[in-house]
Amino acid sequence: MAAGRELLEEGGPDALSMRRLAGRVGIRAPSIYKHLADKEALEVALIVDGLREFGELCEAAVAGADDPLAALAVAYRSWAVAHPHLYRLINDRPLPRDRLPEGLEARAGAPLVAAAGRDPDRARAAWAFAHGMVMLELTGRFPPGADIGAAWREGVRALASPEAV
Amino acid sequence: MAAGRELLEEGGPDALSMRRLAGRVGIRAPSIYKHLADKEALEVALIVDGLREFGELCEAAVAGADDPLAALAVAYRSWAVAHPHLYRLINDRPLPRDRLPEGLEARAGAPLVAAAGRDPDRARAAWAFAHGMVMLELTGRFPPGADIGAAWREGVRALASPEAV
DNA sequence: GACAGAGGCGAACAGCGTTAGCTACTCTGT
DNA sequence: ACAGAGTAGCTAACGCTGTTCGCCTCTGTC
Repeated sequence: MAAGRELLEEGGPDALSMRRLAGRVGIRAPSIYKHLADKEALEVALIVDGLREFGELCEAAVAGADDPLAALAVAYRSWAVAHPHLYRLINDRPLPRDRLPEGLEARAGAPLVAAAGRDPDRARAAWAFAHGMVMLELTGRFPPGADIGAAWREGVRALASPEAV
Repeated sequence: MAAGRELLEEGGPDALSMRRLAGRVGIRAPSIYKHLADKEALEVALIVDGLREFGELCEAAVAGADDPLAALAVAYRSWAVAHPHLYRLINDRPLPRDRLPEGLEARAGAPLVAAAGRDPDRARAAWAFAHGMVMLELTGRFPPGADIGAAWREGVRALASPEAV
């Protein structure tokens, strides 16, 4: 639902209300329920859309990169800071896995596993680092003078697969 | 406010409502505003309380540890998984810094800087890793078979300060 | 005894997700 | 061509949320 994504990206999670969505598409609130089961269904639709887009960008970044992990890190952060509200919607709650298409999450994570040298623990550590960096940046944790790029380079270098060093 | 913390820790963020808090302390909702300016003031009080407690535990963990970074990692995760809703309340939004006591955040971060060998970029990378690991765990991102401890060890080892290796 | 302040109260407002029940249009089957 | 089904809109309403208003009552002070 393009209108829902607009609401979310323009006004944050508080702006993503069923009534606002209805108003945006020119109908009244209850009529929304003829198209969407409930608000969770709206969020799932946005999550699916965002996760697919995000996964494709990560795949493209890793494919044919000299340093896959560094390229993935840049792509990861770029998308997250460009779509902060959607990134947080995707990551805020435990995913309603039964309402999510099978394999979507695995596909979004595949580039990371590939870039991390196929060690799942290392891949999870790298994912946690990237997610943490993004969340700390999005929630304004880094002080004004902090060199966010340097912290990224530090983490990517430390977590690079041994055979890449 | 102990009652507020109980509400949050027992029932999550949805349970933390002004009306519920009022009911918990035996008064009606509007009377709450004779004691609290608004809901943000309640959240700030919980954040301050939680951040102080969290900071003290981290300080204690680092003090006199053989491997400060590893000890800090254990203490960090332990507190977060023991108080998931409070941890998320502290970290979810940009902090209303003007409503927070001066220096509280800096004090909570001091153990990390100490453990990370005084390199601020490395400290931020380590913080991001720890925060990311906790958030991924709390939001159920790791599949059932994942070895969370191994991922922690991987990250802590990779991000340990060079002089500690 | 008058007065101020603190701390309770009910009523109310706007906004939220959601449901029930009604209506109107459009498509399909005979 | 007409009946029936399904689609998609509507209003009204419920219970919940944070919050404000005005009122009342108690308590301490001069």
